[in-house]
Amino acid sequence: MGEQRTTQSATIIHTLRQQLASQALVPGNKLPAERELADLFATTRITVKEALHTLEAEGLIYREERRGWFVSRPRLVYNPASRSHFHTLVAAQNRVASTRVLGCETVLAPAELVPEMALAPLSRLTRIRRVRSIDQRPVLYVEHYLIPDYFPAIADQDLSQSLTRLYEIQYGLHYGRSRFDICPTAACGEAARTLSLAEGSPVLAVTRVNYDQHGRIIDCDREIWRHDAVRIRIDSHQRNSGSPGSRSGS
Amino acid sequence: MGEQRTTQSATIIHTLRQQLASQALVPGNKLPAERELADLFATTRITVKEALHTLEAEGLIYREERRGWFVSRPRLVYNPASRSHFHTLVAAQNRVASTRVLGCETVLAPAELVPEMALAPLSRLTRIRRVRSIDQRPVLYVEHYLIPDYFPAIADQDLSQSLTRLYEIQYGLHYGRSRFDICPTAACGEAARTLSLAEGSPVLAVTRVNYDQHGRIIDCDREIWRHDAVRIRIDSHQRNSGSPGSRSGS
DNA sequence: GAGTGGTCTAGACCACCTT
DNA sequence: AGGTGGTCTAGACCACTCG
Repeated sequence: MGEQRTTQSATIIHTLRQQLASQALVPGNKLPAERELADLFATTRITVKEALHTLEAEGLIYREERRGWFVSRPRLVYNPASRSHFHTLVAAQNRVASTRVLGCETVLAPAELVPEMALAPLSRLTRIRRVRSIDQRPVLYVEHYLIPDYFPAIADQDLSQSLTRLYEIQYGLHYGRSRFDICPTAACGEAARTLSLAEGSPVLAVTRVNYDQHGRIIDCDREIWRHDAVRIRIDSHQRNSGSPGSRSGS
Repeated sequence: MGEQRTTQSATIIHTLRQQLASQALVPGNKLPAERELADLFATTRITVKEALHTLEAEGLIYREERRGWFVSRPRLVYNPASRSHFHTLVAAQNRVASTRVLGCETVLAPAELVPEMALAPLSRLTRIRRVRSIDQRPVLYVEHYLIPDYFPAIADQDLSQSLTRLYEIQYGLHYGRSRFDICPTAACGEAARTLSLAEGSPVLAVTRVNYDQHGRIIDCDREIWRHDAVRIRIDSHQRNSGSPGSRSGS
């Protein structure tokens, strides 16, 4: 009696998972229409959607608003602690990166950033908004908030390139330590639209406060990743507070 | 014309968000039943569910299977790179932690872990399964996979305590570096049941491979966190790989 | 204009939890 | 036993995308 009856949506999930595993459904390809799947499995669209949402949560498929469901490509492996350039990182994983600048403007510091960046209240920041794609698919929406004093006339620069490089070459600023924050949340507003996500879809928010070589806070990035497009991997050479034994051989 | 008509579910989301912000709905409390909300907003359960799912994705509310919807408590701030004890960490954030051991057994190494832990194929590992709660609510399901040779008779120990401490006191093993992997995915199987999540709910999977003070791999943790219960925060003192110019002046 | 997903209606029965 | 969410039916109209 503990026997759990198999639900229709579980059947759909199971079948699609097999098709995905067997490569019958190829990454990047579109799935049949919801109505078509409902016919195939002799059920209603709502039940089909239920199953698709589950596979979406797993990251096996993704949705583009009003365009349909697609098979996910492998996740980008990303280490926020290493300051590698996005294009370099993506290329190293045999994918093609592109960056589009959405805007660059001066704004009042968002309230949440005032303590994070140790700002005076009502400070002004330079905000750069960009969207980055892998294999033509937008996967990352980023807002950079820069301390204006350190970056005069940055709006006149080419902002589609690596900002890390721009900071170094144009402004002589090198990243030192950084502090970041990884939080699973939901897409909203411009981030949702840009990533072609429904309002409220799960995303991974990575907020990073960056220091320069002198230990000054120079900027803060707010990254919104499609939840199925990324995997974060960090190799921590344990800073063993106290014991100096980290380099002893086995 | 670009004017977006406000959907009913958007109205529900907006109203509930306000109630949550104003503390009219208190963390830990149960929301009204779906049917009741449907009446309140003069709509159907499906539309109400739609709205609730969005708030769930944001982490503002959560579901317990067949029990109802509840208001989320603040996220635990967690740094996987620092090996602090779970109970200590939780207490430091003014919450109450508890740990329950689900089992300890010898198993064949799961296929995914063979390369991760540099094992010989068909190796055996000691698996410990635990569930950890904050303020009585299960938020974390963990499987620890230990190299058996380093941990003789560990099944006879009290496994509800900090394993870090046990490793040190009983086995003389201290954590050195570790490598971890953070991946937004979906709950399944025992993890879903233990966390009282629906199969397919979004979770944050943190996989960590740990080395000891001699640089040997000693174990691997697979943590499944409720996506709304945690925020990861890492302070990276930048290990400047390669370029020796990191301390040069501007 | 045809097809797609987005949203919604108005119900229904079941499995499980709580009392 | 009564209430809850879990699942499902069989439709409908709308907004948007694409060819």
